[in-house]
Formats: sequence, C-alpha cells, structure tokens
Amino acid sequence: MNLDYEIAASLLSQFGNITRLKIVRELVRAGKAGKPVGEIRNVLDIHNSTLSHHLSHLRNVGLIRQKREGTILRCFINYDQINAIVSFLTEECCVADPTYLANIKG
Amino acid sequence: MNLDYEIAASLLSQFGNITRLKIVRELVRAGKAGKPVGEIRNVLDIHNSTLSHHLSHLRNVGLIRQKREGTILRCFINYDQINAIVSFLTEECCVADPTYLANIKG
DNA sequence: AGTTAATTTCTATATTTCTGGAAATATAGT
DNA sequence: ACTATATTTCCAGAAATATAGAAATTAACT
Repeated sequence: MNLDYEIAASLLSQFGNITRLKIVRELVRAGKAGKPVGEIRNVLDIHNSTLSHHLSHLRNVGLIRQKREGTILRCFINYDQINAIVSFLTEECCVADPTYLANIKG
Repeated sequence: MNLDYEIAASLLSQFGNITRLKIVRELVRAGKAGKPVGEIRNVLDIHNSTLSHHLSHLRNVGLIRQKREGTILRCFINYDQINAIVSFLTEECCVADPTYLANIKG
C-alpha cells in the first residue's frame, strides 16, 4: 500500500496545521467511539465554519470519516491513513538508498 | 524527546509540499555523503531561488544541515528530526488514549 | 407548520505560501 | 582586479490557505 508522492504530500500537509493536528489528536484519543463535531469545537474553541472547513479537508484526504446520528455528526479517525503516512515516512521517503547501504556495509 | 504540537506542526508542514518532500528524499538517499544544492536543483529541475527558499525552510526547522565546500554548499539530512517526527506520530499524536485502551482490554 | 440545535455552505477578507526574475554575495581560479 | 560558478536575497505577482459572519440545510421535537 505505497503512497504516491503527490498523495503523501497532500496527506502530510493536513498534519502541518496546528488546528488540524489537534483535531486528529482528539479523534485518535476518542478511538472507536469517535467524537461529534460540536464536541471537537468545544475542545478546540474555534468557530463552526472554521472547524467545518478543516473537517472537510481531512475528509477529502480520507483521514477521517463521519456518520450522522440525528442532528449530530460523529467523526472518526481513519487509522489506515495514519498508518499509510507513517509507512510512507519510514519505508518510502525517509529510507536510505539500498545501494548506499550496501556501500557502507562492504 | 517529545515535540511540542506547534513545533510538530511546523515540521510536518515541511513535508506537506511536494518539492520539499522530494528534497528530503534526495538527501535521505544521499546519506552521509550529502548532496550539493546544484545537484538537487538538477534532479528536481526547479529554479535556484525557489530551491533556496525551500532549503531555508528546511534549515530553519532543523531538517537539514549545510556545509560549505568552496563554491558549493553541501546539504545533509538531519536524521534526528526525521526520527522525531515519526516518533511524534507513532507515540504522541496518533496513539489512542491509554484509558480507552484499558477499557477495550476489559 | 413552527422551533430549536447542529452543521454546512456561501462569501469576503486577511494571511501565508509558492514561484521566479534580477541583483547581490561568496568563493575560487587567472 | 577580472571572470566564472554557486547560491542567496530581494522583490513582486499569483495561488493557496485560514478565518469568520451570515444564510442555508438537516434533523428532531412540539
């Protein structure tokens, strides 16, 4: 499940904003229970429209999922995407060239 | 070596740009040998000023280091910062709340 | 149908980021 | 001192991003 560089950059750019990073943290900590938009807003203390804007970013790159429950909208982190990013960094982008490794070994 | 959220976001934002992501890749692959600015420019095929701008970003957050060798400037990746980011994602930001984990364990 | 709560969409503005041309700087060789 | 190479800094325009107020939507309840 290797990420394309374009896709990886767009995923990583989501983490590059302090507000979205905190949203991700909240949703990871919420785990399978997820967290309604309103609760995230209360924790982060930002405007509805601003939060909604960030959530749609995260949704667009598949980092979160949402499920309507009556009037509230519950958000969940998508662990697959989190894992994909970590894998990209540790296995794809930030790994030394094998030929370089071979050189220093022998 | 835990990163503050602000610092983590500024580090991660560097990875959120396709050009900088490729610069990082080049420098990781270059390993200890590093790579001169000019060679990076040839590989990525971008203007000097644009590259210089990105390099100063990366330098500012400590993701790269540079060493002058006569007229050329050699760039090196700073593995510590790479590791710090991966650790932040895997141990700090994207880890479920221990109490949640305790709950699902029983 | 009317009301309330939750959330999004629309619109506008402010801010930041990206890019590249031109000029400046640094280093080395002649 | 002059020239060539490498790189940065300065400047400015274009594009993208962030923020929030107001209006619109959705769903539940009365």
